[in-house]
This record gives sequence, C-alpha cells and structure tokens, in this order.
Amino acid sequence: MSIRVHNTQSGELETLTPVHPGEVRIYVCGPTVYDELHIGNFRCFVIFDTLARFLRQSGYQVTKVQNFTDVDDRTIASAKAEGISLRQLTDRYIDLYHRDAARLGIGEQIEPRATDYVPEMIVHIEQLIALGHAYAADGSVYFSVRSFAGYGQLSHQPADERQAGTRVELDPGKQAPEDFALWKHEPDPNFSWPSPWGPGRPGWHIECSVMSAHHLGVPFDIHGGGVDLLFPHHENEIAQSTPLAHESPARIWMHNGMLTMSGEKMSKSLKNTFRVSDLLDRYAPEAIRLFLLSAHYRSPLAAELEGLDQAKAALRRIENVLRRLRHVTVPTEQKEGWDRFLACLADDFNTAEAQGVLFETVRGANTALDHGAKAPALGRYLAGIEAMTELLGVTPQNTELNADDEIALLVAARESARQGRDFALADQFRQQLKELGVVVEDTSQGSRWYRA
RNA sequence: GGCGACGUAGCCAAGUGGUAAGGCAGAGGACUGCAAAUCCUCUAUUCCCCGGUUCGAAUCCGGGCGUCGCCUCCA
Repeated sequence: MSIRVHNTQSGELETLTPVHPGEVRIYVCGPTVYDELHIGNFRCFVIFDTLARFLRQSGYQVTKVQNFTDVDDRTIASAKAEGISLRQLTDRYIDLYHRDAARLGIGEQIEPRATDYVPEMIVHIEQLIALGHAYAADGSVYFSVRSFAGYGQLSHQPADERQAGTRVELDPGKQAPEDFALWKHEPDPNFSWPSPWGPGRPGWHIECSVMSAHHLGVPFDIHGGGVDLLFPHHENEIAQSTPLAHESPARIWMHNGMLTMSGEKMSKSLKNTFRVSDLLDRYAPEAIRLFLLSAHYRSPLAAELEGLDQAKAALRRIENVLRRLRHVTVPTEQKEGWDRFLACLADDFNTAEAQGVLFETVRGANTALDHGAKAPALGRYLAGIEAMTELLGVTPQNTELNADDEIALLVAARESARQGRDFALADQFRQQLKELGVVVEDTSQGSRWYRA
C-alpha cells in the first residue's frame, strides 16, 4: 500500500518514496527547554510518534530524531536569572519532558542536544561563508538571504512582499533586514563557545540543519514540526542547508496545526496553556492521546476540557469492549477492520478517520457479542481492536483480568450466592469487592471483574 | 498590508463530484434480581451566505461574511 502525505513545500499530496529503500528517516523539531512544556507542544510529538508507529507497522525501518534546543535567548535568560549554568537549567526541563513523554507513550528516538554540536555548527557556518552565503560582522555571522535564490520556496512568501509590515530586528551588523543570525556574539564566558569570530553561541536555526544532517544524512525523508515553525525556522533551515548539500534537506515537510484555546493558539505568551502534568492528574494518558489524534493533524484542534472529557468517555468504550472480548476469546491472526484502518493512515495520516474505523469495529464487536458469535469470529475483533489501539498508543491499561486469591474467592462466593438466589448475600460480596476496588459485572457467560 | 488555512448536528470531528463516517451529550425502546455493559431507533432533507459550472456539488469556480495561523527565537 502506498503512503501519501501532504508536503507543505509543494502544497500537494505526495507518495512517500524513501531515499533509502525500506527505511524512513524523520526529523522533528523538538522543544526549546527553558520551561515546562504544555499540551500544545505535545500535540506535535504525539502526532509524529504515531506516524513513526504507523511507518514501522507498514514495514519500514524508521530512524527518528527529535532534538532539544538547549541554547537560545530564553534558556540563557532563565539560567542567568536563577544563577545556574545553562546545562543545569536545560537538564531540568529535559527531565520534565522525559517524564511527560514517557507517560504519553512517546517511543524511542534519537534526541540530540544543540549544545553538543557546536563545533559542527561552526564548521557548517564556515562553509557557508566560504560559499558566499554568509558574512561575519561584529563577532556575529549572518546568512545572506539574497544569496539564496530559493528563499521563500517553503512558506511561499514572494520576495518583494516579505518585508511588508514586518518588524525587523534592529541589528546594525546585518547587510539586509531579512538576513538571520547563524552565530551570535556573546561576551559572557558562561554562555558562550569559542569560535573563529570570537566568543558566541549558535543562532536559532542552525542546530536543526546540523543535527539532522549528522544523524540522518541529506536528504532525509520527512521533516516535521508545528506550522508555526514554517516561517522563518524551516525556511531558514532550507536556506542554510541547501548550499552545502546542493539539494533541499528534506523530501517532505509535514506541519501539524495548532492546538487552540478559546479560539486562539495555545502558547505561553498568551498564558492559555495546560501543562501536561496537570492534565495527567485528571486524564489517563491514553485519553489524552485519543484526544490529540481525534482531529486531522493539519487542522487546528480546540483544547477544551469538554473535548478531553469526551475522549475519556470514548476510551471507556474501548476498555469495555476489550474486557468483554478478553473474557471469552483470544486474538486471532486475522484482524477485523485493520486494513481499512491502515488505509486511512496511508491517506495523509488521517487519524480522525482511522478512529472512525476503530469505533465502527468496536460496535461490530459488541453486536457480535450480543448475538452470541463464536470465539474465532470474536477473536478477529479482539485482534483488530488491539492492533488499532496499539498503533495509536491508546490501549487501555486497566482491562487485565489478573488473578488474586482473595478476589477470586469473593467472586466465586458471590456467584454461588447468586446461584442460590440469595441476592442479599450476593450484594454483600459485591460491596466487599467494591471496597477492594473491584467491579463485578454479570454476563451470560458468568461474572467477570476488573479493578476500577 | 502580504502569505496560508479553515467555516459540516447541542459539542468534538471525518468526508474534496454521486446523494452526509465516527465519538460525546440527549430522547425512546430492548436486555437485566440489583448494578454495569451492550444493542436498536431517533436527533444535519443538509454542510457560513449569494451566484455559477454540471445530469448531479458539502465537495469545482467567482464574490461576500466570519474565524485562525505565519510574516516577532511560539510545537
């Protein structure tokens, strides 16, 4: 099955044809670690984590890199304010990222830190200068946008319109207002690295060009990130990477839409954010993933609590059907709904439509259960639903019917009381079980129970 | 001002030429010792508005209205 995704650069759906057959290499712009992240940041990470799961499922070997930007104005400002080193500050927020990412099921990936690649960045910048694409001034180095004819190819900004209405940085060293810094002069020895241009630190965009090339080579297959990074960040990445590699660094550029709050983009500057850690107190991580994947990745998604409540209820529906199925059957090789599910993802990674298939399969399974279908047929449903929830990373955790002597004894005693139609006694056992955090459900195939 | 998205039921959200997926919420019914779960039916004759193309449009074209994003080191 061919996989098609929307490429921002061409504005069209393109068939994924890996640079290296059988292997897909992905670079995702990771967080700047100057503060705790919010759920909007994680929308991007969850989307591309799920994309990687899908590509692996489709038979590709996936190499995925998601960086940490651990040096910029904000990280430096925070570290200075606290009187600690840059490393101490960024270590803290990287740890917090890892805590949240682990709970949200973000899988293994390469996670380079910008400050570990400063020498490589310097080499890259020297090459750009040698090729006439960059110039040094007052201890800083700037990329000359005019020197790169392809500038604007990603954001589709016509060159003569680019400056209209923009507020340009007042920097006397720049030859043209739209030029951007590759290297910034920084006198404080605690926050600078030696370079041919004197002490300084990297500009914003250079780390992604260097680290993606280091780990993935150029060109690689997919470059992902939030649509808010499209310009200038990704445009500048193309500009500073292309002269060295003689081609655009990434074949396909994928941009996810913003998470919004009350109609506006969720962002720290607007103070309309939810911290992931706060949400995890109220919602299972699977419910959060289900929510984040409930809209197409390119659409904006409204992060209202009601939406998360809805996802929580939807997740419960999955829990219930898995519990019903596991009570009476085991998964088979064949997977109900699976092919249709994969087809949705192969069509521009439409997780919203894929969720539709998942829930249609859930209803199909419940109907089959109600109609007394046999184990092999039910096993196909179980296999399908398990595979789909695994891929999306939303498999409920509390459906296991694990044995426990005390509970098993109480369930059996209650069952015996029910057989004798001593319902008062049966309800006493139900109450005891409830106090142990166990819910009992009666079915035509006997009672089943689970931990609430 | 420029560039780019988007506007589908009470809410969230698929569908990009062939007659409106799915989830949540709500109403009614079935099942049921209780409870839970589940199933069935109903809830948009219609997809922001106005024109146009077409046998046929939520889907294509033109115009309007509205919302959002980027043009600020924001995923």
